[in-house]
Amino acid sequence: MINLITAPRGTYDIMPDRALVWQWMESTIRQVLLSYGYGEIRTPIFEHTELFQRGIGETTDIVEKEMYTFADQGKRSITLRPEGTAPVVRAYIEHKLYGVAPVTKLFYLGPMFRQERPQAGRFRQFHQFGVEMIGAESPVADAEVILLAHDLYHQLGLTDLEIHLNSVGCAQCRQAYKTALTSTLEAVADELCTTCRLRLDRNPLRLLDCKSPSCQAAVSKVPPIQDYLCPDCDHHFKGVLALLDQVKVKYKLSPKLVRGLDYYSRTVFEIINHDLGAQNALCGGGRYDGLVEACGGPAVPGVGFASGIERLLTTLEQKGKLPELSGAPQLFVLPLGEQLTAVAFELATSLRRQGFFVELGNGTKSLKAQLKSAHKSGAALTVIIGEDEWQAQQVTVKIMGDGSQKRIAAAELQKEIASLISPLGKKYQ
RNA sequence: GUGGGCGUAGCUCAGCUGGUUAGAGCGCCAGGUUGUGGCCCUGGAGGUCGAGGGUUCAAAUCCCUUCGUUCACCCCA
Repeated sequence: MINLITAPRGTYDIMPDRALVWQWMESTIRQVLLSYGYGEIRTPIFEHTELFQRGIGETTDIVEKEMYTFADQGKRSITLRPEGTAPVVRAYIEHKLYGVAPVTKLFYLGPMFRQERPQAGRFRQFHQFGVEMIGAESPVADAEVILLAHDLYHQLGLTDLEIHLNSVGCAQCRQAYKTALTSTLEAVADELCTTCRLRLDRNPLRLLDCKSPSCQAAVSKVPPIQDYLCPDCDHHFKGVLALLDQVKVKYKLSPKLVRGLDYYSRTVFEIINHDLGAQNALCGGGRYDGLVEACGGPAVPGVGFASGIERLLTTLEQKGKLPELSGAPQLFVLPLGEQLTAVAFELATSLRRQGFFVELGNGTKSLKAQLKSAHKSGAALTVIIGEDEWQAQQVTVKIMGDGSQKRIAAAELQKEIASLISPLGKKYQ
């Protein structure tokens, strides 16, 4: 074995059994989001690099060190999408959706790419679904988006997750808070960790959720951001909380939750599963009132979230909420001897055209070996075509569950099968 | 990018302080039944012990390097 080529670091193959779970997951998500009035949008997997630089923010970790960026043959700088919001906003502007309706509700689902060191719950190619409600300013929109995430998880059977909430204010009040942070913390700059010292003038808000004890101690001297919210932002945030209270959804206020993307304003939130390991956020999102304008569109507000599908699957698995899914055929057609292979092939084809899921046995193998395959395949019924019965234009139908079987005329087979099972697929000619 | 754990059969793993042809369970294939699966029994195939180098009479075992993987930090879904 020389130079075995494996899937690149941080990527993985979804094998057939697992793909069943993904299909279920994706269709469940789509169904719920459609029922909440969101339309699916499928944007390209790659975009012009500038979109993310402008949209996510030059000083974010994603843009600084995590993007898969390359020059295409026309020397354009291209980046595999690291997140979904910026592309959706780009498409929203490009298709002038702001002129179609005051509020646009979109969702996406697909792979994202970030060049980080993999660990539990983190991959280089991972999958997210997310919703974006663009054009709505009211706290109702924030609450609705949070509720959507909450209800979707609930529908999947996840009822004990924590919602963490905060407001990071608008550009004005955030600036006031940043100034307060910087002036207080500069005095104790030597107590901060090296990255936080850099953050001090680059992105002081990020100091808040640093885990280093000394940084935590320093930060605790600064009053929470709530104290700096302007009246409008304060009112907005309280409005969101009141709506959540009204529908009796529990949340935790996390004054230190700031999130890493530059575009957030006012409401930010995360939904956490503590059993997930270090990367425990199932979804994260918030309001991004300045983003559409920053990307070259009109000054319309927006709110949304992104949810990690791998983490969702892990959580469902942990809590035993994944459904039992089977890719098993319904019927196993078993030719006894090579000379009957063509007959079996014809029968299998005809049954498939009626919508049955059919597996065909290998006629060169013994009955015993083929029955073993049939058993392993999970088929409910096995149709045995052997010399004896075929000479009399008969076949044997065996019910795998209890082992019972009977010989019937080949002409009666369709009727016999129909009396036992119904096709899982569609009939076609 | 930094730090720790782990790389032995398809899978999960044993293999003590270096010592003959490297093992188990499961899985796979075949047989026990000239045409009957699941349970049982018997047999078989399958490993250059991640790779490279070093120490030694002798290395899966000790040392170095490297690659992969995993967990954590940073950050995030």
